[in-house]
Amino acid sequence: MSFKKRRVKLEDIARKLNISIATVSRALDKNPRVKRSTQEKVFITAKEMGYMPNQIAKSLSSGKTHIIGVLIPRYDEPFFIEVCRGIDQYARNHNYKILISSSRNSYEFEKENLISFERGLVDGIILSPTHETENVAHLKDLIGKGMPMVLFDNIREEVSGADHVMIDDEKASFQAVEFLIQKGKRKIAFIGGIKQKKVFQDRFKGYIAALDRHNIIYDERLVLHCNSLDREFEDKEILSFFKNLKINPDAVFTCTDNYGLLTMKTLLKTGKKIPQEVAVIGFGDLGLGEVFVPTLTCVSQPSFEMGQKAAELLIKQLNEPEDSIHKKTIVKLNTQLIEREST
Amino acid sequence: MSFKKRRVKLEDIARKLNISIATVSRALDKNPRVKRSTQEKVFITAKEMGYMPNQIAKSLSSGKTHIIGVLIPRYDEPFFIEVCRGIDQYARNHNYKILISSSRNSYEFEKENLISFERGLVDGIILSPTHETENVAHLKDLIGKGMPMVLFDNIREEVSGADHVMIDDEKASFQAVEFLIQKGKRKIAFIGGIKQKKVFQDRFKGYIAALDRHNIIYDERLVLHCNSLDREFEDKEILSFFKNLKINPDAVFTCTDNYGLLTMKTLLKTGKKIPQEVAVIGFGDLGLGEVFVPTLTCVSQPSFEMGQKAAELLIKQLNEPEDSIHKKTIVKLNTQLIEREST
DNA sequence: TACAATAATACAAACGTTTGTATTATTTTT
DNA sequence: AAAAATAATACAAACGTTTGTATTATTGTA
Repeated sequence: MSFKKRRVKLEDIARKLNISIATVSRALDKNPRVKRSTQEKVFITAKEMGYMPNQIAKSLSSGKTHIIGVLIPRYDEPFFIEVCRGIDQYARNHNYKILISSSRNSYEFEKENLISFERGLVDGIILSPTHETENVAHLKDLIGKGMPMVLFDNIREEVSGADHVMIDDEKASFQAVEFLIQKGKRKIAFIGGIKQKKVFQDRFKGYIAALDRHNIIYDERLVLHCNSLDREFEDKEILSFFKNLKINPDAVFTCTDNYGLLTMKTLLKTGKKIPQEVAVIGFGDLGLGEVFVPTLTCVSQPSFEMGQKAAELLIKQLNEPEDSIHKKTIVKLNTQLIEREST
Repeated sequence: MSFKKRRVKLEDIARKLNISIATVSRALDKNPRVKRSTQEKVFITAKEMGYMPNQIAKSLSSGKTHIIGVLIPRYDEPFFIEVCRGIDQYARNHNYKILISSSRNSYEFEKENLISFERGLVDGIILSPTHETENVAHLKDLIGKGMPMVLFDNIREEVSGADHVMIDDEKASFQAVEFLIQKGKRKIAFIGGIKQKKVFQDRFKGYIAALDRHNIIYDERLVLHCNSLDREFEDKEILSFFKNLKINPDAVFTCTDNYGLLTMKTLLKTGKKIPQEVAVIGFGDLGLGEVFVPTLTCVSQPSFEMGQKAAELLIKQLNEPEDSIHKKTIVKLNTQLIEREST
């Protein structure tokens, strides 16, 4: 039943119409070099015969695949999916497809994936480095070979030749913490993520800066840097942090929405009233916060827009003439504090 | 700075070593036809010169891209992402990449995407039909042209020539509802999704069947089929359903975890005790249910495994000799009821 | 040492396009 | 009506591999 039918190719159309392959090719491109009437004949015959251009052959010939490689640290993080949606939307509208790979939080896998991208399947790369990625030599190397690249999210170090899309994590967290302070909170706990991640470092800096600015003494005991890469363990880490906490915080600033929810959950279990006794702020804003009771106030990160912007910058690079000198752009998108019931 | 450097190709290696391209190609393949010492020379030189095989050329020559096309109705549905993760894992381990596209819940976009897949970029397709997809002619057509295909999730109609991966939605929902009945519940509400989706139809059937079996009279007023395709509106639909509900249900069976959470949220707001006054069961089990207070009992759908299985079946098809008759397989994976605090 | 058998390599076509240049057909000009 | 200009098309190389067949080099055998 399923004999793979030989695909119709330009040659078949050419033979049928008794013209050359080149003319068929140009006719389908509506190239004015071919007579109007010939173009029409070709179109009709192509349709009749069910012609489908061979993308691979086109790519080999043109040197362009019209595929954007996207490399994210993990799939099961709504933030990355949202960014991918943004990339996809922009890319689709500009006739590109996206090929997503996950580096599974591993520097080795990141390199491995890049090597596979280097085999010519993608025209350019959008990448969020893993927390393990301390050295960006592999990125610079690839860029040096002429691979267009845009980085987003967890950028530890500027990579010359690549565009960057980010938010001002420090400022966003500063604002969130200051907001709590203005609400009269003084004992503000901080729940961060793995210390190696630049974004978490910056959010921590913002926390410290806000305390500083308002002359609140930093209390180490109120701080937790979650080490878990796995949802399952985050749960336990946060639970045990609050269980062992000797001080009663009157607010908690958390670096992800999920931390925020887990925090609220833990606090509610110990009978705390939110927000009267403890206020909570999360970070991200991907729908999770609205489901919970009480709803979670959080820093809204423009994930979708980050994706769109990244795609825009990459495609701009792809359209630059090859010998032009690429001027690196750094885009910082704005965050927004969304007030909900938890504060 | 970013002059695109000409890539090293087989020809360059061949010239340098004064041997033929064919020999270089075979040497890199470790083909025993080439002398051991030559192989070694080639490997060393290839490495020295920084050779990277051109995937596109390989694909054109071999007719295989080693890319699997994945078409899902939407990205912002954790279920589909989880399936994609499963596909990706299996595919990666078998040296395939995946190219994900979204049909954005539209039959037209589904067809459009398939056409673009037909251009030879993918070796096979894994697809979940949209709710709009009433007619599967486009699928049959593509299969008829020799495109290997595996369907999952929302399969309205068997498509000959494609493998199918699904769960027994009717049975799963039957069991969930029966579980509620056995807990002494009698006024069980049903919150479903868009009626056009096969999975929701089946879950509704299971609900009815369970009521029937236990001689509970079906009450239409207790049933809501959500029509929203957007998260934002689901919220309002469910809220207004319960607001206008004249009867007090003692349990609610919902067709997705999100519906389950929204239901709990709504009920809690009206002062109901969960599970004492109303029990709630969701469907899916993708982490959401565990965050909420109380945690949500739900039908656990093996999403990741569905993806793995789909990939396995597709890759099996890809490895079949082209002229062999493909025997269609239908895989039904098991669901499991996960008891949590909401029942 | 000649001859076959086998090992190692080279040649060339193929995959399905695109595109620069050469050729042929048509129209315009004189 | 012939030459020139232009329009339409054909030819062939290129993109970077793979792979069947032909060729050459190296063994082993008598």
